[in-house]
Amino acid sequence: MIDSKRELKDALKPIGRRATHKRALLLDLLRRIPGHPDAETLFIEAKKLDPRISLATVYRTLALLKKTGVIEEHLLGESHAHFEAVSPTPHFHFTCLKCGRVIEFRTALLDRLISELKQKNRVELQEIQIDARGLCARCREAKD
Amino acid sequence: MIDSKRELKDALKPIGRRATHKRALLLDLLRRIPGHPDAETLFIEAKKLDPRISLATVYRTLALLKKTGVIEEHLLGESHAHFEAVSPTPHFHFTCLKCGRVIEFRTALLDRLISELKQKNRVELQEIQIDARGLCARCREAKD
DNA sequence: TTAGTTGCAAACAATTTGCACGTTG
DNA sequence: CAACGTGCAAATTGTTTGCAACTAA
Repeated sequence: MIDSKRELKDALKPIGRRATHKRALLLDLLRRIPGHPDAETLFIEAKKLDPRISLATVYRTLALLKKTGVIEEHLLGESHAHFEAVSPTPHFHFTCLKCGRVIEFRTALLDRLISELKQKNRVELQEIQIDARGLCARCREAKD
Repeated sequence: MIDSKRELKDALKPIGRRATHKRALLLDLLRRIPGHPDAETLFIEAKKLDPRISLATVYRTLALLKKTGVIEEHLLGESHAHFEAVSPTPHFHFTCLKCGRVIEFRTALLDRLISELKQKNRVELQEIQIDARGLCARCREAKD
């Protein structure tokens, strides 16, 4: 959390935003909570550490962290968003529509696809969202 | 539209749903409207052809068409969904956050990525969403 | 004829916002 | 101390739903 604060300060200062206690707390949670929590889950967890935090702050912080690029937003087949601290190895998610399990899929093709996009269209990529849905191997076999 | 109706009939009959006038009209619009209309846009266009259609029907129809696989849903960086008739050549979208332009990006890597996902994890893929955002070449140069 | 479909308006869920007060640099 | 951050509750947005009337097969 100390680390998160220092790091946040460096990331937020240039854009005139502050590294507050609550922001560091949320970034920390995002890095410690396994999986891909949604805003509500983060809110509940954050309240355990700081009971005075509000859901509005969670949303505002998520938007800010996303803008600075330290977290990503994912749509895992539900009507609300999920979040994840960016990982050093790029990957995407496959969500089983039956059991809800999320598989993280890593492949070199992803980097190649991204660099091809950048190169061919000369775009500045700020965000790419890849989310797949279907049936996992287990649920697929368990015919019902 | 006659064609859409025949085609719809074949697609919907097996699941006990009907090929109605309004459904054919909406599918037709999705195939004729350039770009990636959202529900509201489709509603406005549909009303020109059938003033008695409701927004609820648009949403219900979009969900149904998506389920049968004839259309796709995309998240282009706005808070609402956009739709598109499935195209024979798979592609994904890059939306410029400044001018709003949408670039369709086709690459063989996409098919390879999908088949690798299926093969390695033995999943049944029902839906994959790839949406990228950033600055297009033009807006990138036009520094402001 | 009978199940599926639609319009309408109300309900909903997720997220955003205005404002007065608190906090950071 | 000036600018930014926060809690609270209300507002907004996009989408879904219950129900009575309608229509396709």
